[in-house]
Amino acid sequence: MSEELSGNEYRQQRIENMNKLEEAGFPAFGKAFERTDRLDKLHADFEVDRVVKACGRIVAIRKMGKMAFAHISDGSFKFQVMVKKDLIGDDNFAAFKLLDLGDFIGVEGEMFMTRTEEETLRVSSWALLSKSLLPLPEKFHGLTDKETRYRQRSLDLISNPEVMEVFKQRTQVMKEIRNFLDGRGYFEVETPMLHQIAGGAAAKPFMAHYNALNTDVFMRIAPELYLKRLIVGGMDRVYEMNRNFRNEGLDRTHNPEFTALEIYEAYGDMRSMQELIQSMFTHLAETIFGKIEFEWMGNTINLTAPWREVPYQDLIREHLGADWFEKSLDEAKAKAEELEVHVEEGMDFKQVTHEIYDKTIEGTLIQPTFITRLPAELVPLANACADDPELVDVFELIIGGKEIAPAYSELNNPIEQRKRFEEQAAGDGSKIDEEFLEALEYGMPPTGGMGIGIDRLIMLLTGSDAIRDVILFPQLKPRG
RNA sequence: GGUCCGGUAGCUCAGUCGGUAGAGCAUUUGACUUUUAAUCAAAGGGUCCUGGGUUCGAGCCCCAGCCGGAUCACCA
Repeated sequence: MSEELSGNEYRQQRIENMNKLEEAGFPAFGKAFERTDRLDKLHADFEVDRVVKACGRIVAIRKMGKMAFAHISDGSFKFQVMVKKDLIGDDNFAAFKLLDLGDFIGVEGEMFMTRTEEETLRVSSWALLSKSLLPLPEKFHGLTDKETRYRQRSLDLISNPEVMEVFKQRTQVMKEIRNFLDGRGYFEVETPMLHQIAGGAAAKPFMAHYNALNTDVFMRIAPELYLKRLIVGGMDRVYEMNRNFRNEGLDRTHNPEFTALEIYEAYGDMRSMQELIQSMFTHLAETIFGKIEFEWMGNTINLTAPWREVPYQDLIREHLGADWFEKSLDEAKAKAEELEVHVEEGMDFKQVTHEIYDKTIEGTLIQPTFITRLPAELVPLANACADDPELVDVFELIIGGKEIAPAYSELNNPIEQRKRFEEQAAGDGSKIDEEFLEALEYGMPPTGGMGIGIDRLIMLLTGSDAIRDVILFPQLKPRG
């Protein structure tokens, strides 16, 4: 890298400029600067003749014979400054003309309005705060190459203000989620990222080695089992919003590390979660974005509550015919073939049905929809519906044709839980989380639980089509 | 993993039939005291993703690979 850089003509020129500036009494690095305020605040409090100190990165500069204009930006706002030779003197003006795009400067001066009615700072003195040695992307088209944008997010943030805006909104949303949940008496906790057993979901984990104990550990795939142990312990409303790690594919809606919000509420069930998520999403939409309709992946999504709720089997009948569940396995397979849905040899009727749902129905549910009363086989960790042991008391929230959040009336029967773990572990006892099961045996109250993919929620709210646009440093292949 | 598209100057892109590598911005030099994609004049700047092959000659055609994007499949 260093050889590559040293051969760069632009860098050489900037180093020469830096040396000239240092000779002129403008050291290139290492000085702090006390500003009156951030640029957005100076703009908000604009007042002609007010004397202020401001600083930022030069993002545009127009040098003329005896004066110069520049725009500086500090991430909050872009403000114009004007330098005149007769105001700051020949030497200071000559030095100013050695500045390059990307340099950080601090200026002092009075505010005024130009002929073209732009708020501007008339500079009486200036200081170099930090030299930029590499050229920034072009000012007009900016940086559009996706690979460079993801690999060099610094440059992306500098040249694409809308990217900065998305990440500011991301942080606002996460703060407001905490605010909302705290206000309802939920307690935020942090549970381990390093797990002895990767439980709480069915996904491939990342592995690491812990030297001191000479044992392998897993990066967590979900915090679920620890959060339930806290419910057992008497924390009756808990949530955790943090990273999960899954050792799987990488695409437009998947990053190997992603942010999940998991919420558990003792004495509640899937109904309390349903109320919670509707209130939370509409609250976020209104307080942060001031709207209830969002454009996402080519659809207009209206978050106005209450959202549609439909039992899984009704939804199937709606799409596949009222007599669907009277059909034979062969008839179901024939229908799958007709719909170009691939089914495996050994699949039973429920699996074929779900395959058809997955491929042809889920994607059509654009407006927020709760799918309830799923077949028990599909959801191993939930309580059965009171009126039908074949179905479980859960919902899947679908928005824009994508799964956004599942919620369960959590299974709290330790004997049943052990049975399901044993089936899942298929004879490998080391995969069973005995500490969790023991906790359950002391008794877990009836509990509602929910998981929300925060990155996908941010995608929806900011109109982003790719998860990489809402994660600052997404995973990419190493540069060959 | 399959298919399709892309990778050319710091950035954004063009490149005809296979025949000396192009533009705008940026950079350098000069002019310029209200500009704002400043303007005007001139100049410099290239591992055409990498490696092979075909050819008198390859940015362009062929083969293999790397990276990215889209899409499908797989996986939850």
